[in-house]
Amino acid sequence: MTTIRDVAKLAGVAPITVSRAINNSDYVSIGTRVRVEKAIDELGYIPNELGVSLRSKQTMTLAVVITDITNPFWTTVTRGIEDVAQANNYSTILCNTDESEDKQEQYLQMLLRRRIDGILLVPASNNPAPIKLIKKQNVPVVLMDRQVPDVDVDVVRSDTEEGAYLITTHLLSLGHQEIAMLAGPQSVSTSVDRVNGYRRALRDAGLPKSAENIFLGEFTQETGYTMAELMLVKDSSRITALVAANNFIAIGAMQLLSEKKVRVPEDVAIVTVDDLPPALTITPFFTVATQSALEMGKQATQLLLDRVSGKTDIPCQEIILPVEMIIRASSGEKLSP
Amino acid sequence: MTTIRDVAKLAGVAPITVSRAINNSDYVSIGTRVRVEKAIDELGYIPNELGVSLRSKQTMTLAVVITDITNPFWTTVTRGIEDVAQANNYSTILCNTDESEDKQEQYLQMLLRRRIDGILLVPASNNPAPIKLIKKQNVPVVLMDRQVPDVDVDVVRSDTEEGAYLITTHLLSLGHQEIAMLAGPQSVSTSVDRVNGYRRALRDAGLPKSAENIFLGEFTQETGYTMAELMLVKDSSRITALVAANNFIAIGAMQLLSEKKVRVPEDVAIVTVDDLPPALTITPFFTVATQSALEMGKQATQLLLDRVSGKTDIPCQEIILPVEMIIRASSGEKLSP
DNA sequence: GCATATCATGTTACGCGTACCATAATAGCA
DNA sequence: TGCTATTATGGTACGCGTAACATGATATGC
Repeated sequence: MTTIRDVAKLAGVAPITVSRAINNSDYVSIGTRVRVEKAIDELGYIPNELGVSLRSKQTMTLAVVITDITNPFWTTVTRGIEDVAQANNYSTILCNTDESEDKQEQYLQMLLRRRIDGILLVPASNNPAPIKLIKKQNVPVVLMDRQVPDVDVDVVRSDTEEGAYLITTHLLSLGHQEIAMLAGPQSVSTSVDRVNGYRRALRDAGLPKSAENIFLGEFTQETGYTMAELMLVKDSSRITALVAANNFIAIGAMQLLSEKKVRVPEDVAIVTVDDLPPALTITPFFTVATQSALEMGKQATQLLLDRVSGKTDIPCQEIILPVEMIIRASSGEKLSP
Repeated sequence: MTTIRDVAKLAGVAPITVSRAINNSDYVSIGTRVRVEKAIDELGYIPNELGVSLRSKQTMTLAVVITDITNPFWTTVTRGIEDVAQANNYSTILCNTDESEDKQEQYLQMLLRRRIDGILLVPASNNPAPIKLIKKQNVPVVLMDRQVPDVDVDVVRSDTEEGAYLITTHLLSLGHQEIAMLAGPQSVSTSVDRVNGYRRALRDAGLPKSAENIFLGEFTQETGYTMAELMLVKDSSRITALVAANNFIAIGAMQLLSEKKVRVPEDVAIVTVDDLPPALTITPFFTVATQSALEMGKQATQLLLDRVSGKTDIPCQEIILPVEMIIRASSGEKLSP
């Protein structure tokens, strides 16, 4: 592999002169510049960023740590991140934790060793230790989507409690009284928030606490399926609608209902938080509370870049993005009284 | 940021001794080891990989350059890559080119500057120049999914020509005579292969060349929609089935047909290459020729790691993975004669 | 004609971890 | 007892690009 010294030798100049020619960082005569460029071409020289980073103490790289790369929601967030990062000459490293704390820990260690300039993190759990570790190393970090207790840190998230509230209220307004909630893990703040939004909606509708029907699972199609199964067994005669805590849970539940010949929305109405992107759905079907994934990625990255470029004095922020309800077929018509 | 020298000073030893204690690379007495570990803990020392990489001339990083991060097919390939890479202590950098040659060029430059150890590339076009550039830098590269002419390089791909042949033949066996092909860009080998498979099937069925109905677009839902629209305009009365070159095209076509009240499969049957993952579909509907995305990722990574670890003498390989046809509702029943 | 600004290039050293070589103490063995 | 092997630790230099400082040449200003 050729180095800047090889180029310098061939061009008959000092290495620093080559460096200046490449980076336009100082005066270089036209003649020298031409000779240097010729030498670079001839040798196929590509500068070694490792040397640059070691010296400059910055890698121009942001890390993106998400929990599920197969969920279109996260890939869209990633797009937003990439757009803003690229526009600011930063590259991104994408890491997928599969909601595993162990994997997250491993990735964070790796990222800190590589001296990435900042981290966009979707925490796999509500354990503050990993975030404290990052902060101890003075590496800027912005959480996305989920809060974590006991740590002062920037967060960009959606008003997911409100989202769950909106779609639950929508079901109530259609006349449903027995509404199940198929939730995600309770170690994740968004899941807790969505349960809370569901609860608040029931409370505001004057329903007693006993009206709550909450099932706890993961943010996956598999547990969506299982929870729907449990739901049918437990309260087959009564439940007329369900709130899914995310898109995968909704799909899993839908699969089970379809297998059991339970009609949606005639027998059981479904609403969910998180939409599916148009490229993956033939006809949008679910009534959803959508969040702008792209916007989440963009805002989080902008905030992170502010921190990276030294704005460490301003206190930690919590940016809460609005949600929007889109009413579609899955929630059905108004029930006859 | 603390360095190995800080740790050494605190532990009262030489930096190299700390290095040895960390890496277990040489003799270190128990007493010293304990003191070093205490110092590391106290200072929260995390080794700087940049120094290590600069010295060892390897970054333990593989680059993954894919063309569409929102397509589940590629995220699944990425999973396979990550599995194998991780098992071999390699990290991955994921780059998304959006099928753009420019973006690809930019990413490759960045990756080469970072001295990543190898590249898994889904080429955005059939231009051999970028691959030649990589090879000139002696960086191992394995192409995935797509071939590129005029360059000697390892490739792992599916037998996609056969896939298109199988599903087209399936349509023919159901009695269809007028079958359209909604293809991808002709600058991509898989797209060409799929058209060829379609053609071979028609030929083998004894149909004349005039029976071919080929529409060229992109691998996107948008152009799938547009091509289906063109198809209806052009041959509304005759075409009874269509072959989509990938899953997104199939979805786009399906959307158009559904809007135009054209029933699938009763009026027009649809088959496609590339399945959608179960987590994203409520009921699998499309008859497909599937390839194992996970397997593609794994095999490509294994091959790349072989090259990275010095197996450069064996000639370039082309690994062709088998495809499998899964018959579902979208292709419909046998036509009455 | 001399001081100062501008232009052009070079030397040295640094960032951080470790390969290589050197040193020294102890242990094992003939 | 003398000699080699094992254990333990350190010094120096290197990988690669560039910051900081230095030097010299030419141009500008008075």
